[in-house]
Amino acid sequence: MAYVPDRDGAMREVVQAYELIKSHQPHFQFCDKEQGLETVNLAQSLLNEALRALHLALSVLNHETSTAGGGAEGSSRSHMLHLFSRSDAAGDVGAIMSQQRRSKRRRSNEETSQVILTDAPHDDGYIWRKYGEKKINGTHFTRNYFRCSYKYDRGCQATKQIQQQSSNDLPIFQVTYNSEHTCNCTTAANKYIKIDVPRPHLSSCNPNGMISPMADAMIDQNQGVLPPLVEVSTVFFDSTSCQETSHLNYNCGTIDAYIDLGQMVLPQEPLEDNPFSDAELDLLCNSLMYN
DNA sequence: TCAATTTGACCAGC
DNA sequence: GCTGGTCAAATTGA
Repeated sequence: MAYVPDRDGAMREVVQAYELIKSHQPHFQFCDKEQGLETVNLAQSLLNEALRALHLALSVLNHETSTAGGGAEGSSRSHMLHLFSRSDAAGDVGAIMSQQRRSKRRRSNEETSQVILTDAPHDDGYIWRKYGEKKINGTHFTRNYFRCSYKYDRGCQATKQIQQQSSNDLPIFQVTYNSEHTCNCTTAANKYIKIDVPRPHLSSCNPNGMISPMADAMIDQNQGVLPPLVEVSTVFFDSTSCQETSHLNYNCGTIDAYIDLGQMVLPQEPLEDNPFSDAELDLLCNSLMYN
């Protein structure tokens, strides 16, 4: 598991970026006729997106510092839109999981459950029906229980639990998925097309070479969406694992990431040629996830 | 009227 | 006995 070698340094970087963007934001409040309204709107939307991502990153970093004391066991990325399996328990993750291991019923799906932290717990491309709500000991927020809407129609056993983790301006939710969907009812692709502001071009192709509406995510740093020197090339859809694979091309290397249920997952092992800090990778994740 | 949500009760594991 | 997960009747809203 990779860690942030200097957590304070990562936080300083995020804070600096946040302040820098914020200080430049007023310049885009006024429309320059030469630039055109569309360009200004694009710049404004990108700035807002970057601010949102940085705000989320700061919230998570602050949360980690206050709860884990910046301990070495803390997973640097696990609190940022990070998907991991139950068996990946360690550090903070293990503490979260320990609550969920008490009953055999709860453990019955241990091997197939996944936990993510996100600011958009309901936007995962599936249709859910709420079937319960509980006040969990030691938490400020209730836990909500959802099952797949097609449980009876198609026998889909997928369930998920949503628990709010923080009450910041941009609250973070822990979402636990149990059992896999067997209903084939995903509408995940739609979330990438649900765009109401100017967005980088999105299209894609599947392993059969078919062009689909969301492939070829050509997002480059010139548009200000990503940290410098990062470019996202083709997004592939793996029909067997129902995952999209996105190849992130750095100027000095390439890494693979997976987009599942709308969440981007970066490799958990450190990359030898990774030119970015974990904070920058977190920013990258958020920049790519349009919720 | 029907589907979705709410909420108290029940069940099973610890 | 406590706690978390699920059920199902009651309630709500379109």
